[in-house]
Amino acid sequence: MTRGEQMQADILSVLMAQDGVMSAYDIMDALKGSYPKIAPPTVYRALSALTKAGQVHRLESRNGYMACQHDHAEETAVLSICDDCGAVEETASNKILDDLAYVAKKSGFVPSRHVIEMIGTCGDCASAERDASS
Amino acid sequence: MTRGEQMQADILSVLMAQDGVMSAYDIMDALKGSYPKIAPPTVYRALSALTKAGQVHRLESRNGYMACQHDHAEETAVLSICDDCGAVEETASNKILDDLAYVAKKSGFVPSRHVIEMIGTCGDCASAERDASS
DNA sequence: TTGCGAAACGTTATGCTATAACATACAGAC
DNA sequence: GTCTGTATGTTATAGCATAACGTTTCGCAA
Repeated sequence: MTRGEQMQADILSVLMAQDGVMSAYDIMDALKGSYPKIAPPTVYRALSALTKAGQVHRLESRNGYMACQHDHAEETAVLSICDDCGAVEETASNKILDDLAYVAKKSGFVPSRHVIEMIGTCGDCASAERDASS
Repeated sequence: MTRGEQMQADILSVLMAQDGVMSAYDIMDALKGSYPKIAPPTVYRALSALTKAGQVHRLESRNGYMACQHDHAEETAVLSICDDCGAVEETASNKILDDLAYVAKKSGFVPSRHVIEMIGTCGDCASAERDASS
């Protein structure tokens, strides 16, 4: 395992342990134990490789990162982000991808990457709110 | 017209004159003529009101802003962003919204906002590249 | 017309996110 | 061992966004 792969593996395990969204600086802090001298560029370089490989998703609406919950690697994920508890659910939808491909084709657009995020309240928090108000 | 409405109208006209993505600081610079003392919070406050009203879209993957090209106001837009020339095309797709609603419903997620962005190469740039390489 | 109060802007400061540019260290091939 | 490419470390800075509080503006009512 090269140094680069080691760093990426460490970041991935930090993200998987967290089960939620982390900022790049959160990740850096978590790695301070193993890498006392770590600095932002190192984290961003590794995150860039991991997102390109599909092992990590970047949440554009949050400037955050999370481990991929599936093994899809290739497909684009739909990310449902809860404003209340911060939980993120990842869903694969070929249907949406087909729709986007259709939209792109109509105007000759050649997509290289998709961002599909829903911001709102997750099922758990939504039912908790219903209980509280009843 | 209240002060707030005036500021929002001025920002909107700056964005419409630009025909592309602008950062909040780009907008602020453009307003320095009319508002010599303008500072970031003012711009962000107005942008927040405009995005809530659907007159301005925030491009999450770019941390940028653009004037809404349609009159939809309510519907969510699909934004196709060209990496080469920066142009953004806005498309309305109820089909994609239906698909997202279905995804949300399956897990009880209650969405309040959608982010749908395609990053890639626009039709014009794609054909220019083809011409250049032939 | 004067004074009140809400809304919006200004000011200051700061925090978070991200990258540029260059130096250093590591790992594998030879 | 030395060469070479790759990744990390270091330093600095650019870019994005908001907190907290003071000040101005303006409609409205007395």
